[in-house]
Amino acid sequence: MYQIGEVATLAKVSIRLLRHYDEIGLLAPSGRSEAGYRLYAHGDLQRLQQILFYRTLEFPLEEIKRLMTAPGFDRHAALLQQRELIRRKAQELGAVLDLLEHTIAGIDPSGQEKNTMSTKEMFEVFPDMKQEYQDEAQERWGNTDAWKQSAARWSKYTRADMERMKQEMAQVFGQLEKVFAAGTRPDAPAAIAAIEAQRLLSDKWFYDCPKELHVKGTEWVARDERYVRNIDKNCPGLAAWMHQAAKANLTAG
Amino acid sequence: MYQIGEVATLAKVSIRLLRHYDEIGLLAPSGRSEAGYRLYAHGDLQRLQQILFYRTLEFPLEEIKRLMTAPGFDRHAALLQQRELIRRKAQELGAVLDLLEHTIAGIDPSGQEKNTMSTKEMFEVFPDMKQEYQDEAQERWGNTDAWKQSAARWSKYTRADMERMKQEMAQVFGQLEKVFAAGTRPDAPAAIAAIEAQRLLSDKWFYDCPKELHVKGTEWVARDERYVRNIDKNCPGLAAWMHQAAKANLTAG
DNA sequence: TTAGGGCCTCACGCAACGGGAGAGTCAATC
DNA sequence: GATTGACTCTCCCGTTGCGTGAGGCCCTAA
Repeated sequence: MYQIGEVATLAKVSIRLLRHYDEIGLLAPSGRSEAGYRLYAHGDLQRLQQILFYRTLEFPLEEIKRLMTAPGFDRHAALLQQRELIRRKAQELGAVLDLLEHTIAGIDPSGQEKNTMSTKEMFEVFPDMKQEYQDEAQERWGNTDAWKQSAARWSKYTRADMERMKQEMAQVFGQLEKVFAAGTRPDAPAAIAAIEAQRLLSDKWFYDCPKELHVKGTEWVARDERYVRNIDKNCPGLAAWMHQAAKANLTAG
Repeated sequence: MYQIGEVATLAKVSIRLLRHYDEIGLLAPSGRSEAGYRLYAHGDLQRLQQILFYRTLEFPLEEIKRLMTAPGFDRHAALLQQRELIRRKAQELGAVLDLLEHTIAGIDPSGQEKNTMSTKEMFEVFPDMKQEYQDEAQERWGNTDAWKQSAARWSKYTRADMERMKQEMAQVFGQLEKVFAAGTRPDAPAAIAAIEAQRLLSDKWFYDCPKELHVKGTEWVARDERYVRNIDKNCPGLAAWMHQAAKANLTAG
């Protein structure tokens, strides 16, 4: 059991931060001394490490909390995902570097511009990732050989991961179909539970997907028609029902 | 002249951000339309680009403002420095990646830990190190005034950075020694190539160093006698030869 | 002339802490 | 046993960097 100060020096964060994380319920120390001192166990440190990884990726704390306290949270999968996201961030930095080089090349040391950059060029990298990814995805997925190209993004998962995903997906969708087939209304508790399970699973596997592929909240149905059609082919009407359920889930939460 | 919305889409930032930067006097548009619309000129876009580079580096806006409105502000130098800092950031990310790999390797896919990481290891990278490295630096540079002044600057390096630097330095100096030992004249192409490599590396690692420790261009020989003595201890005559080579490099370039 | 964008200025809100103030705790030392 | 100094606690206010309306003007196009 470590005191708060020890943890702070170990993890190179401030004591205030640790107290803050306790306050918001993100990282509650697993014990307290008689005097009320926070006492952190090894597991708490592991959790802190995870949190810091997420923070490096600029996830909002609230999101981190949601992810990590979700019933199906899988540390190994999370680490793989984080690795992938960090790789991508590194690439983005690389792009910024390229832009810098380009900019530097465009002026000489005296500060005079040799050849003016176009206004488009000037910002051709700053990663407002949201927009960028959406464009990229649109471009990517608008094409016929889209599936081929998608292989790249999936390549980060191992075969075992994929198996696990398929199984988990199958289970969740099986549950959804069952509830749907039973004629359950989309705002019934059973439906909401099922759709929430699906949402959690989506978050787990697709969190870093561009929105077009991203099944999240109520949005996805409108976004990815291919996905919707597939669902409806297997079970006509299910997609729309899921959409309703997701809405009900949102207003319920 | 661009309207605020155009600038926003170009630079992929929000309109609110632009207004905010105007409010705090960081980026005032160089004109207004009759109706009071903000009008941005090309120069404003350049300035915005710079600001965004700084923001990528997480400089506080107040600091960015201070830097950019300072009388001696040099765009070219700023870009070089930004490039260096971004490189460093990328390296830090690399260190995080290493830690992630290490962590992943320590557990198996089922989530069971194979071999527990030590608590120290667990955090051995998160933006970090001040203390550890300062000790090393103190040992190396002694308690000189120069060291005091440069302590802040060095505290920015991670331990991984230092490792990398040492390796790269060793390589470059190895090459220098080899060329020198072969009796090459300091104005020969091989010598110039070697000294240029050294200069580039210096720029990379010491760009924003105080001059006392700063190995740059031909300057360093006169500045840091300790450094020179060290070089000569390892390889008598090399320092002077490097000085010559650096001069030849300057006149050649 | 009316609708639909785009723009304006307040003005309040929020996340993620930083930084005290005031007070208890704990081990070592006088 | 009393004091000292380092460590901790709980409020609670402050700050940065915007997000997000509200309410209202500008401007073109139908």
